[in-house]
Amino acid sequence: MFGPLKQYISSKTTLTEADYARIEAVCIYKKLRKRQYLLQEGDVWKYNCFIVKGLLRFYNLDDNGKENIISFAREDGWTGDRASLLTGEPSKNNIDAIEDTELILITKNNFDVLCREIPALNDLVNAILNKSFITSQSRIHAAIAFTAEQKYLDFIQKSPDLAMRVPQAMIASYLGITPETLSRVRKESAKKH
Amino acid sequence: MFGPLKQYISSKTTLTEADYARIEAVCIYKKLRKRQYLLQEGDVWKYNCFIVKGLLRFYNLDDNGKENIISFAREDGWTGDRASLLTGEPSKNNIDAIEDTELILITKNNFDVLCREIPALNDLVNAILNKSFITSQSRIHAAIAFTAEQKYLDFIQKSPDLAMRVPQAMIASYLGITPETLSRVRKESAKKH
DNA sequence: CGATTCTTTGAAAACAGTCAATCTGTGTGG
DNA sequence: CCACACAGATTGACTGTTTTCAAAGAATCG
Repeated sequence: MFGPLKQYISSKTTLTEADYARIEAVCIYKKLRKRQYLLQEGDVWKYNCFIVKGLLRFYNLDDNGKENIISFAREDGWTGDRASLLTGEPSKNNIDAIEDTELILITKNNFDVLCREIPALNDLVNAILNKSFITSQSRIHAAIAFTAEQKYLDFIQKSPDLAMRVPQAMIASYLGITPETLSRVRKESAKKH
Repeated sequence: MFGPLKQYISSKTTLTEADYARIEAVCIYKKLRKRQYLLQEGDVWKYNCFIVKGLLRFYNLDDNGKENIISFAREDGWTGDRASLLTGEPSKNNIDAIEDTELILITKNNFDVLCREIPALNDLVNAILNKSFITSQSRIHAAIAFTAEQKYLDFIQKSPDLAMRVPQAMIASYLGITPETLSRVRKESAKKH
């Protein structure tokens, strides 16, 4: 089960076998069935989470019960609630599995120790965070500048794989439009090609 | 001129005087007049930028020349184009001064060396990046989940200082609505209180 | 299959955008 | 110091997009 994470890390940096052993020693394996929660509003999030296989969504619920999907995460990606992790406060968000999912959890404490012991791992984590930030800036741009159709076209261009795997209603939520609007937008843009 | 940065750092972590001297040695001071560019589309961004005094906006232009403001940055904050910094590609964004501004630039290369020499500085930078990411997630949430009025109320609640200093048309751009809509929203919400 | 969930469609209403005109405040040059 | 110009903000009428609500049509899963 550690294989995929090892492979992921080795594709980004070079560690010794001893380093890998240290990491493997603190890994917690977990399987989620479709629809199962990884994090529920009110829980405190304490992990770094690597996805071996599957697909998750990170979202919150507003007062009317509407789901607002902030991000998706799939195999070779990471997820978690950084706000709750940082502050130790209960999370205002939810994470659940869109598909059956396998993941590796490492507690914050263990992870911090690893990062101190293995500088290359620390650098890798910072690079990932940096990229996540850049991605989220581009998402902000799309959200404030694009029409419904532009948002959808931008999404399928940037994430064609997700466009295939994620139910439409969830894509709509991610884009900040209603499922009905997304359905109509798809119909229109199909007509054009 | 180094004072404000030193004070900022010392409020977040503890460094030796030698560390501060090392940092000061690579600082580049710069003043911008209102409306002056710090970064223009097409330039490659190579710095970390600390704002001593003033206010800047980070934005891009779409095909119709419409400005989309991704973020503001004020004294004791940081700005720059992380995408261009990471890839070395020309920036697709602009940064300019909303008020007369004083700032400190440190080139990426110098900054990377400092971070390697001063672990506490490296940790500080990661903490800042982490917080920026959390902030941008909350901005995504507002952008996809809120109405024009909710966006405005959320903004004045989270950034009352910016609400005072930033021209309304720029706030509108930041919120992803038109200046006219913002004006009407303000009128309505004034009526309610 | 049958039940449930997801998607599509239609019609009406709400919301935000556009365009043009007016108003306000600020700063500048005569 | 005044008059004027200019940029920013407001207002009104209109248009267009997106949402809402309700219903019907696919698709999926046990």
